[in-house]
Amino acid sequence: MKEIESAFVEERRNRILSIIREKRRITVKELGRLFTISDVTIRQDLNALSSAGLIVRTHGGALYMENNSEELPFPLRRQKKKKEKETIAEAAAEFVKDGEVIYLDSSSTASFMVPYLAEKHEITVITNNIETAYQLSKLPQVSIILSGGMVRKETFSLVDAPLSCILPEGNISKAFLGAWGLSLKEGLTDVNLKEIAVKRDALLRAKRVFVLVDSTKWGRVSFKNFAGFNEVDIIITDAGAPVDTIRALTNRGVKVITVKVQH
Amino acid sequence: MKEIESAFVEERRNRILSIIREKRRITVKELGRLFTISDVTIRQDLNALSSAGLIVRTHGGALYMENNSEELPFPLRRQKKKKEKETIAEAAAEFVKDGEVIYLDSSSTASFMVPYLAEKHEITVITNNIETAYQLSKLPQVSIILSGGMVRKETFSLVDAPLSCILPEGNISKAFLGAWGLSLKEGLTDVNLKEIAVKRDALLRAKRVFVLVDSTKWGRVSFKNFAGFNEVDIIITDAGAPVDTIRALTNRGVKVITVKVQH
DNA sequence: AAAAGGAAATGAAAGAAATCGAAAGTGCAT
DNA sequence: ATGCACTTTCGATTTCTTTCATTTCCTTTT
Repeated sequence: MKEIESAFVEERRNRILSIIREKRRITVKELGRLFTISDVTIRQDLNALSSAGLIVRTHGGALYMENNSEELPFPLRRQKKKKEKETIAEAAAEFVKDGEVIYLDSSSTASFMVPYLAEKHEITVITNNIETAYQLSKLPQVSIILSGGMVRKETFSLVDAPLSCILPEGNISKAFLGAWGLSLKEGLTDVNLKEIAVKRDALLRAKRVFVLVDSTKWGRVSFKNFAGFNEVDIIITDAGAPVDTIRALTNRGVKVITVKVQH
Repeated sequence: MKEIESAFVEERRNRILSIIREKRRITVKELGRLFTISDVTIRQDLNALSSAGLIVRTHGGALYMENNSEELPFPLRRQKKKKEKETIAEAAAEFVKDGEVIYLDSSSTASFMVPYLAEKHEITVITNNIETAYQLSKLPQVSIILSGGMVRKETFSLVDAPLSCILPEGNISKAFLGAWGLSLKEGLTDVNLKEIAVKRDALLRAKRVFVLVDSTKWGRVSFKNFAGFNEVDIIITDAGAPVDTIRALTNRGVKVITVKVQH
């Protein structure tokens, strides 16, 4: 850690706060050396931060205040096939190029893409999922657009509002959509009518459409179709998807990518 | 950095603002040299910018905040005058009747209304704040509509999308808005232009407009006005608001409610 | 468990820098 | 010239940091 030249009180306290946030603990002595400043002054700083409720004061130093974590506690959903979904998401994220505008729908597989977007630069992500937007907000170089609408409390997704409000048409370069079921005959299907409306909205505006489905989705049919295969560019799935269906799709001009999952 | 010749006050202050925005920090001395002007004048400039909420004043200089997510994130903003804000919010919640459609803006005071909405029945809440929407989602009998738009990471609020998209016009019965400053001359003012646009949008659609401001907001003026008092129905504040200003507002037909805070 | 030793915290005071308030000065436009 | 807005001067006050003496807290020893 290098020395830090003299600065305003507020600056120094902000610095101290982020050091503590990072290292979880710090001593007065360390800080004194770091800022080349007297211990008494450091103590004043720590006391100020402590009485603002930002850190916990201890003898000789301070600790990061845990409870103060500004995390929104989204309920943990037990994820089936989590490893597969993560691998699919990772493969999907490879298609995202710097500067692009992409759409992530409210499916769990698409939301797993978030961590893999951390290295991209200047991308814009449009989504209708509140949790996805929240997770994305931790990535500084990502602009986020959340579609508006009625909140579906079960999934924290937004429905009942047309995307057209939020953005001019056709400027999504890639849309990443999940599906409840995928079958040759019925195409892509999903359960909730309102979610379907949003999916279609995104799909129609996207230049390229990616469908992310783990192998359990193959051959299943749900309530309502939301897209035919002619509207899809690339399907990403894991090994376990039926080979003959994949071949049939390839013949129809859909690219199918099968990822291998490490166990 | 080259010298800058004499200019109008406004020009100079704009210059100062953009310098600070670029360098993130500046000292009075530096600015004094730069403009070949006395330190006292520079201090006046900095104080003006600071009381408009555009910079943060420190001893010996100033810092730029806002974009820097470190500074006053939503959770910390909520801690200031928490008790007052809660009491104001409680009083505001009394005005919400079963079955109504209300709007809560992205102010911390409005977000404190959430717990007090738990006993209402069949209400619909529209908001542009992600955290408020999240807290509301725990209340089963509340329908939530989140405005869409670009996510402002500092405040978890949504901007840049017209409310008209999400909902047919004029059907908000009551809007509850915060403000950065309130003064007789300048009306209601706030710092961020995009937030202001959203506030105005809500205000114009609401049948009745409530403004929630703790006593520290009185007499302050920020960058831009978002409403005149003729557009406001009720102001709710805590004891500590200047009595003569309250009287003047009452004469202008604005109802001002002052809550008492238990300590 | 009590006492000693040392590190850390506190309070008071002092010095330097920055700030504030009020009065005086400047320059521009009428 | 007069008024007005802005700037400066100057002394009083405040803020920040440090020093030093004293007290408190923690650890180790007995």
